[in-house]
Amino acid sequence: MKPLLSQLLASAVSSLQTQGDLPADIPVTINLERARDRRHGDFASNLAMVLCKAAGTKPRDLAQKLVAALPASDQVEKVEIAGPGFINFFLSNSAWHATLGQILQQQARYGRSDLGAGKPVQVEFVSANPTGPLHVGHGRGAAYGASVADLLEAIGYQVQREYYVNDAGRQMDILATSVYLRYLDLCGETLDFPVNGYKGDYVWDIAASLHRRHGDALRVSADSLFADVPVDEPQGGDKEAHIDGLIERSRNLLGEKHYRETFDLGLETILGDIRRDLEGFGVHYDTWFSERSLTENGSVQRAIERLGEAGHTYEENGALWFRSTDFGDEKDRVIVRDNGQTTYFASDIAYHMHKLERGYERVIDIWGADHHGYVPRVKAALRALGDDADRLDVLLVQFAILYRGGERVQMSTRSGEFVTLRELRQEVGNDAARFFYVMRKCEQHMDFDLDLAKSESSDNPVYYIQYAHARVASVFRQLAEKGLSWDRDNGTAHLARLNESHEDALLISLSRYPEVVETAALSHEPHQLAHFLRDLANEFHTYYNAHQFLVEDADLRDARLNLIAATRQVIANGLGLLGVGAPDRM
RNA sequence: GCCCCGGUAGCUCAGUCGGAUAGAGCAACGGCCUUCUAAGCCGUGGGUCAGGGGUUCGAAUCCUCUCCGGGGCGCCA
Repeated sequence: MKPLLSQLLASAVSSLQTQGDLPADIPVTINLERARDRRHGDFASNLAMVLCKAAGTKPRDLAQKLVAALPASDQVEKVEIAGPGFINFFLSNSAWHATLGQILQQQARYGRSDLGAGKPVQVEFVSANPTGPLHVGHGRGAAYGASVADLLEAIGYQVQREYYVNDAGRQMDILATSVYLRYLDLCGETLDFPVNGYKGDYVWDIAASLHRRHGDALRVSADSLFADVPVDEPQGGDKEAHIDGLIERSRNLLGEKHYRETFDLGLETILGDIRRDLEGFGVHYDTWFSERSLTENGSVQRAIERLGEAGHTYEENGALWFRSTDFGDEKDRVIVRDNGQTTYFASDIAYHMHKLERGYERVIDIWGADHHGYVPRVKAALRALGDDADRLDVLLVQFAILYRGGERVQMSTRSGEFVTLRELRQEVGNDAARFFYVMRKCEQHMDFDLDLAKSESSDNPVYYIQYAHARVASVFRQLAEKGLSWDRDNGTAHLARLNESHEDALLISLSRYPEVVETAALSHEPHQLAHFLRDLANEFHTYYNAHQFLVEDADLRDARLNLIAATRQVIANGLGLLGVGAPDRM
């Protein structure tokens, strides 16, 4: 109904322009919003206050003229001018009743639109290094990214969900080496595990797989492996130099073939685990994009060459630098190290170049807030390549800080002391986890109280909303048990019987749903939908307590059943976009 | 030092493009099950929107400064 009112106002503006009451050449954007207070009608526009300067009249006088020029509509009962010059619209009952019909007819499609016109958009999210299981910090990015993607799809974009797999680079070498060290341990070697190695149990599991496959065939003596390697931190050395030395020795002693096998075994095992974890969380991807493929297919080299040809690189101290300061970055960045290796940043330039080449209207990256310093340099690279950096949106998700027993839980993948996403899902359930994660806007720090989420599930708003859904289902079960049935058309014919204030409130909320989906999608803020659903559930519970649905009067009963059936539909649709189930029983 | 995010009720947070009297949940207190699920509902109390200045018809919202909290600033990934 909002589009209709906008049209009416636009039409009024153009009549005034024709009459000469408004300059013809001014830009007019129709500003229309839901009135917060029912006494101000259903919708309010500040148009007269915005245009009064251009018109050279007082806001209220202009409002009068606008109202006089409004075309008639059977959806509008009356229009008032109030306060400093607001134009308030009061909608007719038939407007609300039409909404109800729409919901019952469109069902799962209600709230969806074709605003995005099928334009391709990519959402890349989570993209955690496959060096260990996903932890609860990744969970927020997963839940948020999945909902942003689903919302964009709901308003008509063609969405591609992508996970960027960091299957190259030093962290993966550290993983491979950690696996090999655990393997040697299983063979009976005695060794000091490096401070910087990955210590989680899953590393033992991968090492065991390797051992099952090869027995002791890949065994070397710990002494030969550690010989000439710089000492580790506890011995007064540098932990980075120590692990780098171990990587080098492992690679040499295993040989390229078996080193690669160990590396890939770790990668595939962990990535497989991550995939299953995300699937189980209701988070689905269209593509798993390999970082290594960018090197193998020459994209990294091509990106470096393109930057060079455009004159944006230079050599210094044996390294190749990208002059990112020319594009707004705070300092220049190395893209090829003095040892000839390309940096992670070089891969990222190639990756984003490649993304834009794939033709997306918009590319959305969802990163942890700790990567915020990375945004200017990636955008700088795109600009240097001659691409439109504005096609890239980077959304930064602040950390979820975990609390257990009132104490902050420290997380570190390498120490192996962390709460995995899987543990969280098992403890609080997918629904609560998905909902909890998107309840706050992404740039808000989040306190995730594990004890609360685990023990006091009734404190979690997701149950409140699901309960409303289940209650409607229960009413329909009771209806059947009483031998009655719902005549939807009869309900539609008697919607005028819905004249309780609770019914008005519910109708208004239901009609807001498409607007909520649209703004939540465009602003990438699923929490708006979460809050809307909570409010809607509240209105339903209030109604439920105040009035009986299964009344003797069949006309009234059917009308009320239309209303609550529509409520159930909207709750199910909204929860669906958040990846939360809508149970019929609780 | 520079950059990003935040500061709204005792706690956790909403507050749409600047809009009319700043809202929820939890916690506290008082009520409501013979009736469609009490995982619910109703009511009461609770505010210097961190602070100063500015922009304008109008500011929690925009600009600026200060204070406080979290995070980030590698030839790491």
